[in-house]
Amino acid sequence: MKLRLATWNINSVRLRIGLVERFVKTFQPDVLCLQEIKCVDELFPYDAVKALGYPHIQVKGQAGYHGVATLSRLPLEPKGTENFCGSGEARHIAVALGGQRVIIHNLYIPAGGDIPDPQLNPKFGQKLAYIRTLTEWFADGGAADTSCQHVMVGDFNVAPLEHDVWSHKQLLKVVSHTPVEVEHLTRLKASANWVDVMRKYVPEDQKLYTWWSYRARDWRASNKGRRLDHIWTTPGLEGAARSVTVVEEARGWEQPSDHVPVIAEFELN
DNA sequence: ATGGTCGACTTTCGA
Repeated sequence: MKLRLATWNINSVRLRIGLVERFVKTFQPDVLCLQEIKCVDELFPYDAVKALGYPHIQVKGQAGYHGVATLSRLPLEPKGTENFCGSGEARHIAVALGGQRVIIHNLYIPAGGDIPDPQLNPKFGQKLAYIRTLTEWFADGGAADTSCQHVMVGDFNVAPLEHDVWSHKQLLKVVSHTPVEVEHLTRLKASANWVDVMRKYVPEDQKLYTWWSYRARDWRASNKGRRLDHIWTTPGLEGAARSVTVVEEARGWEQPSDHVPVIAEFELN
């Protein structure tokens, strides 16, 4: 079966439910992982999402901040939400695809504040600690069940490669592209031999972005983007990947999120 | 020119 899996930091699902509708009607994902829904579970627009053809919904919400939701046309088995680092923040949901030995992790890694120094900025320390905890969790069993393959998608808030940012040199001291964050993400990637599916389809020497700041006067003209959103799989699924699409046009939709959707297609046995 | 713009339990904080 073909699986079209999408991830999108929506930056308020209630404000942008109309953009979710536009996206799913045009791009027809089977599973859509949203981050930064910015509402408690009770305020999630379940009825609107069901009406779009996604009756299987897992939500981990939080008042005002963060929050993730996984929407599906296909039956899902909830696999729980991990409270990595004990912060109590809503940043992770795992689901299993019904009838498939595939687990999908929807993640929103902390942004980390403005100053890239854990001493001066506790949020940066929290970000690094969160990635370390994830790394240990996957290495210790989170993805160790070899009877299942895993997909990890979401807003990782790190642009690891030189061409994941508009200027490697100018962003070396900017949170999201500092060497210490890249080292942390590299160790996370090694925790289950994760495959960076987006970069299977777009060579590492080509620029690739999923986020453009709201602060630019003209995001398209300045094009100072970063690849903060990712789709990773365990090695058993690498051969199942068929395509990756970054829906850059969504950044130009009316009242957009600052992130755009990323879609990966898989052919599952 | 160290700015700029978003969204939320909005006059502040996180991104």
